[in-house]
Amino acid sequence: MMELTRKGEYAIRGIVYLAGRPIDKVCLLSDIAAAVDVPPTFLAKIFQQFSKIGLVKSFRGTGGGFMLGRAPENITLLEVVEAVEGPIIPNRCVVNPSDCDRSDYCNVHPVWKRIQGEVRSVLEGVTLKELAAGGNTSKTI
Amino acid sequence: MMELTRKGEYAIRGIVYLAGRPIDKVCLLSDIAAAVDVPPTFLAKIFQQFSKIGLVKSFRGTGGGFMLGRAPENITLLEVVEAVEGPIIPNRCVVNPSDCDRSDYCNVHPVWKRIQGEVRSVLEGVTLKELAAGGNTSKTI
DNA sequence: CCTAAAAGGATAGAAAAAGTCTTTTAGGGG
DNA sequence: CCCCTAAAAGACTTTTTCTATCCTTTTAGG
Repeated sequence: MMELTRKGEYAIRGIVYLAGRPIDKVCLLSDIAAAVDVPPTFLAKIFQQFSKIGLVKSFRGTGGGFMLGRAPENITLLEVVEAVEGPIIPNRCVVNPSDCDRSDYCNVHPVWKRIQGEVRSVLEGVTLKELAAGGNTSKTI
Repeated sequence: MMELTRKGEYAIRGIVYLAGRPIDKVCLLSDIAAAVDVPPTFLAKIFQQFSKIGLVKSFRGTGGGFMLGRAPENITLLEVVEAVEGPIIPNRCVVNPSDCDRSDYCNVHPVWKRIQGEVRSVLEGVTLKELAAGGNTSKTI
C-alpha cells in the first residue's frame, strides 16, 4: 500500500541525476535515461511534465537537452513527487470531505489528514542537493 | 498518490461498524454491507480476509455472521489496513534494498524508510474503539 | 435433510500504469 | 534557406491492478 509508481521512481532517479551534474550543463535525455536505467520514451514524458512547471529547463534542437530549472538546494523531493504522481492523498475524503459519507463527522478523517501532513513534511524536508550528494553518478535514485 | 483503495476504505467502514455494535453480537454480512453502503459480495471477500487472521470471528449457517475477533481497543487501524492492503511500502526498495540499484547506497532510501515509519506509527496509534466512538452507527468510516 | 450463511474459486469489466510510436515544433549549422 | 538534430505533444498499445459479481462448496442449526 501507498507505493510509489515506476513513474515516480524514474522521475526521482532522473532529476537527481541532473542535480548531480554541473549546474549549467545541458544533458541529453538519452544520456540521462541510459545513466539511470529508465526507458527513454518514458523518461521523456516525465521530463516534459517537469519542464511545464519549471522544475527543469528544456532546449530543443542541436545541442539541446535538459538542465535543472533551479538550484538543487531549492527543489524538494515533495515537488518532484507531486509533479508526476499528483498530490499526496492517503484517502479521497482528505480532498473531498463529502466522500466521508453523509454523517456529520468521521473519526477516521483526521487520521488521514495527519498522515498526509507527516508524509508531506518528510518529503518537503529533503532537497535534491542532499539526494545528489555523495558522488553517486548513476544508477542511484 | 498513496491513495487507499476502495477495498481498504470498505474494510475500515465494515470493521468500524462492527466495533460499534455490542461486543458479542453476531452481525449478518448483508446487514453490515447495507449499513456501511458497500457491495455485499465485495465486503464478503474482505471479511474473509479478516476472519483468516482473526480480526473477526465468523459463524456459518443459520444464525451465523460476524463479530469482532478481539476487543476494539486491541485492534489498531494499522492491522486493519495491512490486512487488506498489504504492508505499508512507500517504495519497493524499502522491502527489497537490492531494488535500490547497484550502488552501495542510495540517498533516497532512508527517506522512504522514514515515511514508512511515520505512517505506520500514526495508524498504529489509532484503535477501533476510538474510531467507533461517538455514536456513529452507520455511513461513517 | 432442508435452509441459512460464510468460504472459495472463477471470471469479467473498468481503470490505471507502463511503455511505444508518430508527428510536430524549434534551434543550429552549413 | 535547407537540413539535421532534439525535444514537445499526442495517439495508441499492452499489462496490471482494482472493483465487482457469480457460482459452487462447505458448515451449522432447526
